Amino acid sequence: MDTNYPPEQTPARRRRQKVRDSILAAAERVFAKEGESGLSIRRLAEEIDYSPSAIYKYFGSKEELLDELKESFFERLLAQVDHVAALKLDFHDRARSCVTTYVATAIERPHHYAAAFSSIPTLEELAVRRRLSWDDFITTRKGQAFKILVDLVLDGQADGVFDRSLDPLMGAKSIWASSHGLALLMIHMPLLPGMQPCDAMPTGDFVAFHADIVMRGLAAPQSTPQENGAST
Amino acid sequence: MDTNYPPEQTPARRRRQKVRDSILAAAERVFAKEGESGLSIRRLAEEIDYSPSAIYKYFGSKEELLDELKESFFERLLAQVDHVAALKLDFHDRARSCVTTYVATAIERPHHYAAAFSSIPTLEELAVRRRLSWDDFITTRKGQAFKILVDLVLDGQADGVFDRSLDPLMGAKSIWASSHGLALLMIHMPLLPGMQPCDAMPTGDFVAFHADIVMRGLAAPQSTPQENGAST
DNA sequence: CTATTTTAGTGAACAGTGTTCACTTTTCGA
DNA sequence: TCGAAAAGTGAACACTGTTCACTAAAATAG
Repeated sequence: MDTNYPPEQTPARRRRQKVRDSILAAAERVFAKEGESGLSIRRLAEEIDYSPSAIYKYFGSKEELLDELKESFFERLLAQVDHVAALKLDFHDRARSCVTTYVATAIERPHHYAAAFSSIPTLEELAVRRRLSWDDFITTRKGQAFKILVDLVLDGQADGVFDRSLDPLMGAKSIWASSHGLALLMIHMPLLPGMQPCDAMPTGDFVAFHADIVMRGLAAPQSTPQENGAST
Repeated sequence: MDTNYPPEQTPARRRRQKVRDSILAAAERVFAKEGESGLSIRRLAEEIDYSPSAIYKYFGSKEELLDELKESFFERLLAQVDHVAALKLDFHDRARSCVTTYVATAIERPHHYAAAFSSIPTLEELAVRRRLSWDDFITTRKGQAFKILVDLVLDGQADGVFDRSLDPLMGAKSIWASSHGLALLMIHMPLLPGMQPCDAMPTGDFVAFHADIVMRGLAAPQSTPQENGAST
């Protein structure tokens, strides 16, 4: 039973698409506010004034519906980071912007971001992924995200800002881990101490602080003449 | 309805404790293998050969039971890190060990670790936490964990290894974010590229690599002491 | 030792969940 | 216009956490 049809524009198709979109919109609305626990098929049906079973004419399962929410969020996250990654900026600013944009977009929709990384793969899923080539991997959303970071590290190494002896893949993984961790820490444990004592610094700037720490961790060993990054 | 009684050792109490422990043991067993989705009250009851409603004589709700699982796991995590943090080692080794131990213990029980950081606080919960003083905070499990990191940063600054101009609270938060992110990345997205090309390095060593990157990010500026922080 | 009260434990039920399926109604294409 | 396909529905199934009246057993008091 396929719920996706070949793209051909007829009135029927448009109507169908409209209903489908309204389901997604309602799901988005509820999920953003209350997360997965508040999102039930029956509630969704009530919101769009259809019967619960109608939803199954548009989505194979609740999981499929949720996957589409997560996917489109992750697409947005990716687009945001991709955008700033392509800006013509001083490398330090560009790298920092990638991290801060990633974290900002993540904590903007906490439930989405947390849900996008919530599934623990089984052994079988791992076996499948293990067979994935690099070329196939970077067609994945998360593969694309990873590639942005790898390219960023390569740029940094080319600029002499990052240590050239580092494996770019590892560097990318380190950056991702650090950003991912900060995003999740701010989502699940906001207001950890860190700015209360010297509270002149609002929350957002801690992200930049953290980003700088991460960058410094990958920096080339001293003594390159053109150091001195930060602006006014 | 209280399920915890004042501590007084009678045969009845011991029997009761035994049943309670067997419930927790079964829960632990199931949860470690299949996570929250595999853990139902009815299944638990079946495993220990009691009726489902019997469990409610020992735990107020499923959430209470799960909280106890998470709590005891986090206690173990804390103990492990606390142990290596107290070792008399070269500071670099000690700091690295804290991170690697943290991550290793986390990914040892993926479901536990992920679940321990899975709840997104509501606005009311945030209001409550905001009223928490530092002294009260460090009586919390997570507060204790945070304190270990703060002390670690302070030690590093005293040793001259870490930048003295850094706010220790922020440094601690950075370390936690980086470690937390790595642990979760390895749990939810293991076998990200990063060691396949140069696969001489097994998984565990990437953790050490990452830990070193993090430490270097906090390092004191070396030969050229001219460096501006985030705070101008 | 008996009588009473407290506790352990149970089965049936309730409200909620995701999902299916036979069924009717509407719509579309030939 | 007629038949096929799709849209939409209500009732049901199997599951979930949880409650509650109830029995049986143990602890406690007189």
